[in-house]
Amino acid sequence: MSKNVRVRFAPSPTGGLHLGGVRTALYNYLFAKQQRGDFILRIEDTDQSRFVEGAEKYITECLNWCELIPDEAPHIGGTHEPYRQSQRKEIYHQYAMQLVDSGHAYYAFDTPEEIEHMRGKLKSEGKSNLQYDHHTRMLMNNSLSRLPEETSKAIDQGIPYVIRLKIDPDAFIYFKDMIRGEMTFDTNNLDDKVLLKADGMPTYHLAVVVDDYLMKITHVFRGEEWLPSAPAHVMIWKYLGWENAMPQWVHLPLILKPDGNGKLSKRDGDRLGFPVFAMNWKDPKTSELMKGFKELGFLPEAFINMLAMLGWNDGTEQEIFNLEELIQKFSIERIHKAGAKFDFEKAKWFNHEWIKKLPVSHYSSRVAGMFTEMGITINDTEKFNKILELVKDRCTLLTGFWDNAHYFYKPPAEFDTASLTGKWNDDKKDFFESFITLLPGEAGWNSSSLENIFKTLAAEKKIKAGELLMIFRIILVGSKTGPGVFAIAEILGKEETIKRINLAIAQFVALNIK
RNA sequence: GCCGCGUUGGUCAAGAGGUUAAGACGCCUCCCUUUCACGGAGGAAUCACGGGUUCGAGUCCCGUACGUGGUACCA
Repeated sequence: MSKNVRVRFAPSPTGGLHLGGVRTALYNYLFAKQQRGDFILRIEDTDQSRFVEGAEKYITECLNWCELIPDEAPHIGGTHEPYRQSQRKEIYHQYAMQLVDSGHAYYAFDTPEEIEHMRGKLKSEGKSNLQYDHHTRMLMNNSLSRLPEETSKAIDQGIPYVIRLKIDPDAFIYFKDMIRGEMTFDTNNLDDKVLLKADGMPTYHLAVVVDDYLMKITHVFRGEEWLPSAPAHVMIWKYLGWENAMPQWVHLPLILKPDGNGKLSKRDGDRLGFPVFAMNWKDPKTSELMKGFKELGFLPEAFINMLAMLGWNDGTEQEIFNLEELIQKFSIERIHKAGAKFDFEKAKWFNHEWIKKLPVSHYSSRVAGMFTEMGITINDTEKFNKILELVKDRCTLLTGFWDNAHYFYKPPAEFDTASLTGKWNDDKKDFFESFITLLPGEAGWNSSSLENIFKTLAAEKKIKAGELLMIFRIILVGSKTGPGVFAIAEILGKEETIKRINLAIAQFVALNIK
């Protein structure tokens, strides 16, 4: 019988959730759901100095927006509570002590200055390895270099200390990464990582291992930036005697900046003009607002789809997947090894595809909200949806609906007069004045009958329909782009259409367009 | 510096020794549409380099280059 799959997404609440974070959460989620396992949200808040108010709430809101709902989480609960590491302090302390007792960890009393001094000294001696490790530890101030009595005395006196992992030299650590295969590390290159900080909090290294063990995590999906410390984690699993329960490692490739160097960071969004956060994030300390994909007009379906494809594909030509399909088809074997540069153009393409694919009713209330913000209240949902349906092909972002449909709710404020020059004359004016007298009653008000009347009249007046069509469009919309004119007029209604024709004629005359 | 990881068009990528090296985004041309978009048809553009192994290498091995991550009492 195979173990029940349990995975965790373990962000630290230090700010907004960016692309890479959401993708890690997504891959965790997809794998868990595919294997009918559990997806756990654990908050890694062991660094009190970096704690940011509201970040945890923001993270859960992002996951909700993306529909990546955890089975266990701080706000949901679960059988392995608590899910915030800051509330598990004693647990880590207990295991740190176990490591000390078994000789795999030790007390270290060095101040940051002393460590700095050691590094400086090593450097001046031309050493390239400046680590606190088996080479240097006997030279430092710790329970290994001191007599036991001295150590207990220092502890009793309340001298601050950390607990460090004691890495045994001259050995190799082997482990398998599900993306990269067999990994080998020489323990001589590993340092004695701090396990427990002077403030009593664990470092990430101790906390992940302890929690992954206690929470029965079977697969660890995390960014590739963790690969160099993975051997230390494996050592902790061993030293704690849990080697048989060790999870499978899945180190995900990084999401890189579009323009070359480095992993995508929060700053790149501003610099290159695209969001890196899932949703708007306002830093409580600086009040700085970082834009989010959601507010920019992304659909969660598109956001997730785009992220899933950044580093994974199912081997076919299919690119558009919904969550359900992703759950079915996701496979660790098909995750790429190399990092991927983020491409905002492609991200927008995914959104466009989803806008076209989904029924407008799926997002019309969100779009209506945007109209409200622009000062137009939508009362008639049916009509609104009809409008959205008419223009959705030309909207890449949800915010694009405003640009492409606002004219249905207010007459054009200005006209594309440049396109009118040379086209507008008294004959055309006469045509539109005649046209409005021919408009049918409400019952016959539809685009095809309108088109009929329009073209018959044009033939009678011996004017080319093409030129009239363009003018008609400018009259109704203000510009020469958009869906079919008669479809626009149909939605506008008879009164509004007549009103706009009169208004435009008056304007054209006033502006003396020829 | 040291230690890892990686490298197929500008970008995302298929490819598991024998292919005319898919497809998508973006770009360009044309068609459709009396507009724009959608849709359709085309086009330009790629295996980082050097050595092996092999009858044969984008695919395997070794080097080099480049990129990237780590090197914290941050995660």
